[in-house]
Amino acid sequence: MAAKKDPAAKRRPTERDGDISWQAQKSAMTRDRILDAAINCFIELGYTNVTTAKVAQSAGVSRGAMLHHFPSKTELIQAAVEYLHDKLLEDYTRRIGEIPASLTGAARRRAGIRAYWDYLNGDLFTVYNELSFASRTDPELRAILESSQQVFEQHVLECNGTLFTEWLATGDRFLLAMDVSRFMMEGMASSRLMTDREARVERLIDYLCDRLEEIFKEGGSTAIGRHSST
Amino acid sequence: MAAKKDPAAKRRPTERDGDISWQAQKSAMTRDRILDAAINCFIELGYTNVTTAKVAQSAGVSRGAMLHHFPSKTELIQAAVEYLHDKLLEDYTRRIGEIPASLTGAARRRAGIRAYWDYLNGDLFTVYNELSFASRTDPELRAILESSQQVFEQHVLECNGTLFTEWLATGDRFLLAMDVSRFMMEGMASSRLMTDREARVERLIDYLCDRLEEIFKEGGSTAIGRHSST
DNA sequence: AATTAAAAACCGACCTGACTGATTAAATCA
DNA sequence: TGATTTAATCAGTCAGGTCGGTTTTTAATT
Repeated sequence: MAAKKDPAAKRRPTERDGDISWQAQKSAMTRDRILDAAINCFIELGYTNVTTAKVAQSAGVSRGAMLHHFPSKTELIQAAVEYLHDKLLEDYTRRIGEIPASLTGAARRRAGIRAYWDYLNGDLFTVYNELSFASRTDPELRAILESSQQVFEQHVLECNGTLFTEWLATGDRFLLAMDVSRFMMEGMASSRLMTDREARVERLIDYLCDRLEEIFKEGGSTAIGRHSST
Repeated sequence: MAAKKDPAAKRRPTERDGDISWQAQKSAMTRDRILDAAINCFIELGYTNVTTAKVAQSAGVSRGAMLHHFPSKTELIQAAVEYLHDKLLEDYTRRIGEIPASLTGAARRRAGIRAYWDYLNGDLFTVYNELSFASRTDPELRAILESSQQVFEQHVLECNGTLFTEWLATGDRFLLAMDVSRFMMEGMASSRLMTDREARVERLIDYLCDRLEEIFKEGGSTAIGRHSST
């Protein structure tokens, strides 16, 4: 649970490691250790149950040491949320990037859907979702999230655009497909305590994939033309 | 904000009001006042920011009085969640019930989707959603919600069944349609801070309604048969 | 019907425990 | 040595829960 003292993280780096002083490196390391610990606490305890003491303990530093790096809890949370945001982007990009290039067409799209589903069920997204809910009654948190929200949405759009170039060209349909996929899967991911979850999810993913293929099949279904604003 | 003392709620009833003693009535009234106040606090402050003092103040009761009715915060929360559960059921049933009988066929189904959308955007569901998230790291809350979850799902199923009898007969397709609608709309409802929300929602609801009609059009699309397990 | 005692509902001061933020001393590195 | 990082401790705040006492309702008794 609490990685008390990770010796590897505390090893002494070379005297002159690229013009950065040993102190600065050490400082940056403990800073990252604290932020990692904060994310971990978010996962294990939930956002509202996180205290500065628990984060410090989990990071293996004293509260005083932490207060040196983050003078107040608010600043710690802010830094942790930005850190989480970066990790989320990286997580999503990595999952998409791991789709083998050999997959093409419908199989590739399906793999993308599956990757997104796995991403949604990961700890990082769970925490992010929790933060989103908490932000409803927490103006400070809301301000942080709103800015990162747009950056993230934009990044996902670009990420998907480079992956599915054949879809990007369809413009409006591309956005519809993204929205349908996103909300349906996010809805499923949020409902963690439904009965017979696995079977229903598999079935819905099948259904979703079929709909996506349908959307991009030009003139496929009579009902689709209506939803293209062009 | 805080309905300090609602005189109407404190009026003295007739001496013998249906074999229930005045004391019991008074007790039940303040109990309900407290529970209403608790729900209100959930809405205004968020689950995690609710304190017993705030609930008592909002209900216009002293802390001591509240402790008399609910000896601990846990018991208060339990009662409030059950109370919320009842109100949710009533809210949903009412919204569906308000659909004019003159509407039939696709128009009726569309009205049902719209009613569900309004329901999802109401305060009550927002609070329920928040509780669901909080329950991830709160075993007590989780236990309460898990039991009410099943009751609720079952009730919605029956409610929709009586409304859309022509769908119920289709068995498996009915469940698919319910899941697709539910998760897609819940996903949309959860994403409160997306850009250009209204337009995207309208479009997705249009799309969803078309898909539902398609699902129940026997042999409509080639892709649907796969998802019927019969 | 009036009196009175018991019970229920209600009130608010107090206690405990946890969390945050500040201050001081010690240890470590330049 | 001087400066920076870490450790330990303290005070202030606020939460939930306890407890003695007060008022209101009920029931028993005369």
